[in-house]
Amino acid sequence: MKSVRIEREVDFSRIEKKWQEKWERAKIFEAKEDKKKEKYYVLEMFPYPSGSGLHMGHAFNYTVGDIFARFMRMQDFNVLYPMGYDSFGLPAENAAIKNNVHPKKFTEEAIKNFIKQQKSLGLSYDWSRMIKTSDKEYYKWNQYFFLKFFEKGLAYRKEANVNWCGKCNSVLANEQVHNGKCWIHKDTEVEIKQLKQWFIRITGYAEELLREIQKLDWPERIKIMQRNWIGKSEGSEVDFEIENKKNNFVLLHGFTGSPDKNFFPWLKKELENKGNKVFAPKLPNTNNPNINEQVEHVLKNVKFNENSVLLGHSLGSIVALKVVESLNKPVKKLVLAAGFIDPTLVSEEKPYKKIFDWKFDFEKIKRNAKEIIILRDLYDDSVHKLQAGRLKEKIGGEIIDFEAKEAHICGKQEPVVLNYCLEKWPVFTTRADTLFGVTFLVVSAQHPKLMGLVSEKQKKEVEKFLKKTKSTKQEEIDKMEKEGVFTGSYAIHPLTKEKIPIYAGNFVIAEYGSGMVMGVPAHDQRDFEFAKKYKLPVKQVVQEENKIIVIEKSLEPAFYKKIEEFGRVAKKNGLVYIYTDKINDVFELAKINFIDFPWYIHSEGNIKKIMFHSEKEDKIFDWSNKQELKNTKEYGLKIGIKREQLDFDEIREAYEGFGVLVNSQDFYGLFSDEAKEHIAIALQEKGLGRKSMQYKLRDWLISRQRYWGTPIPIIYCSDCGIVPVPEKELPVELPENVKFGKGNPLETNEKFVNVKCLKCGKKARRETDTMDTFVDSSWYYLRYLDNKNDKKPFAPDKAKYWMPINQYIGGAEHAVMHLIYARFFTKVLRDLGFVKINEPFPKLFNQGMIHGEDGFVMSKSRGNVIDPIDISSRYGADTLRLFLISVASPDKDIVWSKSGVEGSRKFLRKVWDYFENIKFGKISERAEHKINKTIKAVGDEIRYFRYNFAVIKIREMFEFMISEREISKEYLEKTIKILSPFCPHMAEELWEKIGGGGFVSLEKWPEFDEGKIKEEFDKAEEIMEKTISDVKNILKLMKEKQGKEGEKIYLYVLPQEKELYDAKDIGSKTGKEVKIFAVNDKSKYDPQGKAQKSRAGKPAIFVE
RNA sequence: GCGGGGAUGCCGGAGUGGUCAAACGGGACGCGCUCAAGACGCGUUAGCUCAGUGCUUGCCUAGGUUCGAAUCCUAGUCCCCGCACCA
Repeated sequence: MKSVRIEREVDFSRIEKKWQEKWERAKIFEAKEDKKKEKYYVLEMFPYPSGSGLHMGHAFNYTVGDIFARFMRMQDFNVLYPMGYDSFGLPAENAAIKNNVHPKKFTEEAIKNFIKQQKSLGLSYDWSRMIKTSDKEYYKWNQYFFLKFFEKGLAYRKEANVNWCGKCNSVLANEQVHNGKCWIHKDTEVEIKQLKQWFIRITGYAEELLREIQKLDWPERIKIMQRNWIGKSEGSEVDFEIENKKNNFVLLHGFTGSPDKNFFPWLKKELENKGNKVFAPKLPNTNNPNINEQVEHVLKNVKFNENSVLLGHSLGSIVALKVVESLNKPVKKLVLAAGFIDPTLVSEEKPYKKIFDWKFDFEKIKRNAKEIIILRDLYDDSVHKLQAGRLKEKIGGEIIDFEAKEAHICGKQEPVVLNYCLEKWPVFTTRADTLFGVTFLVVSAQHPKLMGLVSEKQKKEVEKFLKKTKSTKQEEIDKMEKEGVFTGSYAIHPLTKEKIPIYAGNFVIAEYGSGMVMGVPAHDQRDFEFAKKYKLPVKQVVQEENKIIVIEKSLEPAFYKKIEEFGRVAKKNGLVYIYTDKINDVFELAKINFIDFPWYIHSEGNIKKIMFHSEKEDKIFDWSNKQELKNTKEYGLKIGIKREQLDFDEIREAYEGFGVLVNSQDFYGLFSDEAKEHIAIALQEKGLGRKSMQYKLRDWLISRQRYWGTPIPIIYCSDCGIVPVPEKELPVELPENVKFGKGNPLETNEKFVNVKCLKCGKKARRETDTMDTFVDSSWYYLRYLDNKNDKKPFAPDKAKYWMPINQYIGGAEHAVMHLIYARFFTKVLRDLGFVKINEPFPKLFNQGMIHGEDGFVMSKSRGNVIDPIDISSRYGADTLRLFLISVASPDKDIVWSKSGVEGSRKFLRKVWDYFENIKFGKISERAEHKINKTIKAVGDEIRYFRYNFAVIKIREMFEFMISEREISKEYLEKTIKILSPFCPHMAEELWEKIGGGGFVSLEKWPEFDEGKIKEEFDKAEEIMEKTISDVKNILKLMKEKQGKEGEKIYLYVLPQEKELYDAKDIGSKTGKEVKIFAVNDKSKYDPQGKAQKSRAGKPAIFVE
């Protein structure tokens, strides 16, 4: 039959529009809670509605999600698939300034455009659940949550070094700084500013956030990024006592006491011996005290400054509190020994009940004492145990429990009191094994407490250094040689009691650990260079060992035992590490145990390889290689040199590896890992250290000095301090009438800023910072569940039904921002009782990035951007969808290709044409096989996001069907169904065309009939293909060699295989006349006797 | 520097011990259909050889394990991504 050439342009856009409207009118994608059905929540990361509309990355992301949602819907799940807009944010505000449009208007228009574009792609969202974070109905709940966080102490305000982007005109969270630059303005260096800002205490959840990563079904790289970001390190905290001659100690005795009683004389002497100034005034009327009189006495006789350390014992601690309260400058430290504060805990009989009025300005005390220590004797007989706790609630600080030498801390000597009077600085290290190698300490140049360490003599120099550091860009410091300056202070090594100089350095991070590091030049390269530069001593405490590495499997137990006599043996990753200085003995042993040298025994013997690790040249020698063996021997002789003395001429670098401890008192001879433990325990016993964890994760800075965001619901009153806006007054609305231009428009908006204090009614100021937009996106997935609720952020039972999100889909760019914040938020909401789940997104899929035809990431500046809407209006949304997912696996980056798009369109046209010329009838077994097999495969491919494979299989199926004469309606329906998640519009149209009824989108995924899948058909197909190709080859050769055109083709096949061959098919594909004979056919035509060549699966061929 | 991923034919990209000269798509080329095609159909697309066979080379490089390697091991080169003075 001659095919009719019809120039049909399929009107995709008409069809697509038609079905989009039908879907919308019938509301078929709206989801309701239905307890009888299993729910499935599919979600894509919602977009920031930029003015330029949808880009190809969006189209890709949503296509991936939509296919999944449609598939799961057809699998009979109750699918929730919503969409919304992350509509607060900087670009809208910047556009406002630039084009004089209000951000609200700008955003609303952008969203309208987005919705239109998304609808044109045929995405099956439940639009009734749409949310916009810039709606007050949404951000009200941001404020609500903020207040809940505030109540729980999870939101707090503090002054800190923060990252400031000049272009954003705002501070940024740590997560938003990439390589020292702003995440949005990649050309803008982030400055460090000291500002008072709001933080969210995400660090409190660091451990859980880290621990639960392993349970997540996420791409491995995202998990790794999160782990790195949280950055846990295990180590020890070591307390270094600071020998600071500037400290002024003020010791205040208690009721009936005096500076000559209890531990006071001893303490005074101890402190003075360390070079401190000590005042221990005798307080008036010791036996019948009047607090005010005592406080006055102290204030009159003692001068306080920022280096003052107050110690109050018993009633003296009340005096100390009162003194601190009345000062107008902060003091360094307040130590309260056996003190008390809560009148309800004081019994009636006690005489001091009426001594003073129990009223304190706790806030002021908190401000005036930079450090507070509360010492509590566990066996105190005169002060209630709970007192310390109550006190801590009021003024903060740290409670130290201990057993005093005498009850109520009255011993002649109280070492704990001395210990806590002294200034100490904890230093975090992961290498406690190198503690004895510390020859200097370095404190961060940015550390707020730095100047307290600087001596008068060094002041000038330190200031000069700080000035220089401040004027240098962070980026340069990173590359520069590390610099520092001596502070003039010394610390006391906790174990050796040596004096150790303290430097200020430009490379130490103030916020990590305690902001001070120990310098171990022998075992840390950076410290080594620092020491070299400033001529500081180098002390080796870890000695590298020789080690032999053997594959574990190769060792016989007996041999293993013997090796242990030569040194320490450790197993790791299937290898045995033998640490020994008796290399040659091990060699000998190996010789004795294995008749031949081990390196000769590869395959037959037990030892496959013995490798030797050389200290001199970091190289592993393979003994199975004869040439290597020779080298090994040479190197073998050189080992065993002990490096006792080190000087800079000899060594070029630090030894950072592990080994055996030397020069380390009792810890000599321990291996690094053991030594870490032992040293930590030893320190702990002496109260000089402890094992500890450190996280890189910092608290989340949420303040933004911008207008277009959620106002932080806080008021500042000069009398009441921080006053949270009560829940019933929410939302704190963003005023619309504001002036844009310089800085934050909220600040200049008098109406917004000036309020009455909600507590005292006096004049107060409203917080003008808004929240980071990542707050908005941290819980938006919950608002979809109940987007019209005006009483609650969402109903808990709805959250219970829908959460967690079964499948989350988005790009990798949010690995450590949105994804970590949202996880954190969910955990807090769980602890606040809003949800019952631990993780919002147990399954995450990352789609790849789209590159332009030039291979680079699509970007305006490169000019390689392709607008998805352009493509869908020209080729159809189905074509675009099909192309995007057929290039490669959706998790891979893909390269845009115009011809690829055309290829996809071509295929759809083919399918369309097939349906135009369809003939209903009986289906062949082969077709049943093919279609069933495809249904089976496509389902699995979608489940595992191998959409590209699904497409290949669908294509193959249709290619096959086209060659079929007729097909049953039942099977035809099945094929449309499996096409529908990918190309929903066309599927609906075809469905209608064949009279399917209703929407194919709501049909159930077809079952496949395993019984109809018969692999013989695939085999037959293969044989046919091969035969045809053979025939063609012969025809070609005949023409070339003999100059003859073959006319007739005769195939001789085995009788049992005759069924597999289809003469017509071969005929049509070769354009020749074909005859098939069974080899045992007596009447066959076979002039050349070819038939005897016939074999199974391979017919003999004769052409003439 | 640390951590992760990758390198496959003209291109995009499958494949992770034999069924692999390597899916699928695109491109190019040839043939057919045509007045003609950018439309459709068929085929070719490492080289040699050839009545459908056989051989060689081949999946970044160099070695190795194995009866057998694109696939496993060792070393190296290059590319991409993330973090980066984290004590």
